[in-house]
Amino acid sequence: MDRDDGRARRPTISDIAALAGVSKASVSKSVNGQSGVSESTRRRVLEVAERLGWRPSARAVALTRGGSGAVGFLINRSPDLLSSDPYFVDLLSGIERALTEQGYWLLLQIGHHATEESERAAYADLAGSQRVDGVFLTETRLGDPRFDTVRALGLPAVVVSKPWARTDLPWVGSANPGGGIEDAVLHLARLGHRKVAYVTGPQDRSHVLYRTEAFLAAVADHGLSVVGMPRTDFSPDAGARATLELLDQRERPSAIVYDNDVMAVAGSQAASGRGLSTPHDLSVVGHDDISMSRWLTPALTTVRQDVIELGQMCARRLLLELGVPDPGDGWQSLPDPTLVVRGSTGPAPTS
Amino acid sequence: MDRDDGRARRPTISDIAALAGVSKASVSKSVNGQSGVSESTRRRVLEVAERLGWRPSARAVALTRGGSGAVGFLINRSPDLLSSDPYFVDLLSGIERALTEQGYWLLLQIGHHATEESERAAYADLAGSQRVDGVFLTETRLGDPRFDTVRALGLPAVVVSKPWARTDLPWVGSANPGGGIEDAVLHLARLGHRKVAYVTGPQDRSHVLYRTEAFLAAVADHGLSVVGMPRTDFSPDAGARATLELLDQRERPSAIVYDNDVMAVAGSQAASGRGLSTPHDLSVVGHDDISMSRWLTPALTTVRQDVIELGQMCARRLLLELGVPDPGDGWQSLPDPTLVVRGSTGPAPTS
DNA sequence: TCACGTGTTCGAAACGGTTTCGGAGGGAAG
DNA sequence: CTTCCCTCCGAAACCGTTTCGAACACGTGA
Repeated sequence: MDRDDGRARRPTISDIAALAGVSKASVSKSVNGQSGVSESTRRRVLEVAERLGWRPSARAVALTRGGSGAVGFLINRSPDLLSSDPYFVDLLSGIERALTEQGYWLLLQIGHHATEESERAAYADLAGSQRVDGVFLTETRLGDPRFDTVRALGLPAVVVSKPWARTDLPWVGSANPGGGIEDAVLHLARLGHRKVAYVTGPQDRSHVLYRTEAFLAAVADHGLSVVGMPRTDFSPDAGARATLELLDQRERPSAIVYDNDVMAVAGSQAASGRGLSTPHDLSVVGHDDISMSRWLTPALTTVRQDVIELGQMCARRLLLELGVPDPGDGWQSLPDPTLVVRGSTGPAPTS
Repeated sequence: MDRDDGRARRPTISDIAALAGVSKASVSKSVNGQSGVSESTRRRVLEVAERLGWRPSARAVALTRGGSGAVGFLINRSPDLLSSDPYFVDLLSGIERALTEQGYWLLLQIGHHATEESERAAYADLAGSQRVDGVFLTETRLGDPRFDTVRALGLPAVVVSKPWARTDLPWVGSANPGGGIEDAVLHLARLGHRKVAYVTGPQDRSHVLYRTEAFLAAVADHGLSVVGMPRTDFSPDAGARATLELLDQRERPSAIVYDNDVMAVAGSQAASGRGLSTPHDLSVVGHDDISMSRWLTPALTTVRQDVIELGQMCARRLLLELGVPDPGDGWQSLPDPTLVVRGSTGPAPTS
């Protein structure tokens, strides 16, 4: 039988059952590898299914089994801040790899939630309509309302990277998220720098808090002084602006640590507009190690973290939460971020 | 009634019906805004639904209505080539924006399909299980098997960017995908360059074919000569290698056009290792205009295209295909890519 | 008063699977 | 030849919604 638009009607389990001369129950058991059917019956059923190109409708399966086979990932960022940052793409890649291995799918939303209420509504919609079995929570903030949201919804969730606020939700990430920053400060101290600055982001983000904490602690440890810690929105323009402000201060830093590579490059460029060259007059450290970093002139000293691995671990952790028997090995320990030393850092200028 | 794990059982339409003292049918009509219920009944139902926090299960709705409310996007690239390229993130952002407006969701898979068969299986799985109502086809190739795949599956699809091969599938993109390359060659010709090269990608990609065609046509138009057209995998390392090979030739180019910005930067860096500085000894043109481009030293001359807009248009086109009445205005014409002139191109060296 | 629309409501049948449970059949043990 | 057990299979219930057709109440015009 054909539909009016000419496309053939999809076969259903009943068609397969009829053609194979068995009941729907037997077909179901056959394709799901359950016991209760003889090997010959199973073969016959599978052969018919293959011939007709039939596979169970995910919709019907989701309805009966109470699981959609998909998890959700809601990104709350404006597009221009997304594309300059390799973080999300790498995270997605890692997540996907682990999910695909287990036959799960990823429901993605890139949102631009102006208000917390709108963000909450997005999660409520996703969970309430039972479209996904669980979600990732990324870029957690201080007093993040999503912790309560997912709990209220009874929605399994995994936090990506160590959250600053205490929560009973499982999280996956390196134990010391500020490790790379510590290394960076140590590196600068050894190069003889005494006055340093840190160009960072909104002060309610968990990762910003951890890195700031690490920066301040390391600075204190090595007897350096902080001459500025401007906040930006992570955009290169903001990075350049912050750099110029730092350089116009009475106490000018001889080295600046940035919260991402793009700001570091923009900052370095802005400094050269003031006649300060990197690394001779100003040392610069980035964060993320984007693929271009080693091809710049000078190549960028930066902090690297294996975000793809992070994504994989998070996905496995979430699958575990969903009751997948063995989502893959190891989601326990992620190595701390490490410093990659290249040409953008050098000895402090002798004033 | 609670489940054994302590989480409250989700209310169903029956619960709402019982509490509101009406039938399931009336509840359904009430929440879907259909006629056939009195205003007072509708209010009562909605009030109860609100109080219990109930919303229809997307699973059950998908089963009865025959539409999942989601579309699929399968990306076939290795992760390291993804994160250096802003293209997919921007495309995703645009797609999401248009989808979210209409209440549709995006199912994403980042695959690493070694074989065409594996790629075909991914689409078959997605369509066969009826998880999505339609898909995007991106990075189409010459003789792309996916055209046949989606037709055989009866899966609505929209091609992202003009395909090289003829197909009856709808596509969305600029009419002249090589427009930016034409401009670039013209720009170089005016600067006095005579020997140029083009570092590009696998020769079966539609966009590579269009750009190559545009490059060759423009070069012929302006009487330049092509001294090399190496193929790469789009990675910075490959870009650097290709550059060195070009520079080691007997006929050395004075300007090189690259198929993306990362290769352009790597190429420029590689050239400086040979003692050739940009733009004095070698002019360099990139493609994509990543956000860092204008912050480099020298800033990168490159080709820009509004990929976010492209994504939005593609999504609207697909929604139209799915029968969404008015997915949003304008998906007809996307402007051609344009050249952004910055510091990495200059007058040809006088030999 | 009766027949007749009109608008509201409800019960029941899909939708396409999974799962439970009881029965049929066959072989081995007594 | 029973009896028992085990395997294989199918009927039926169920998941949570939409939709279809019938029933019902009510006001209206003849």
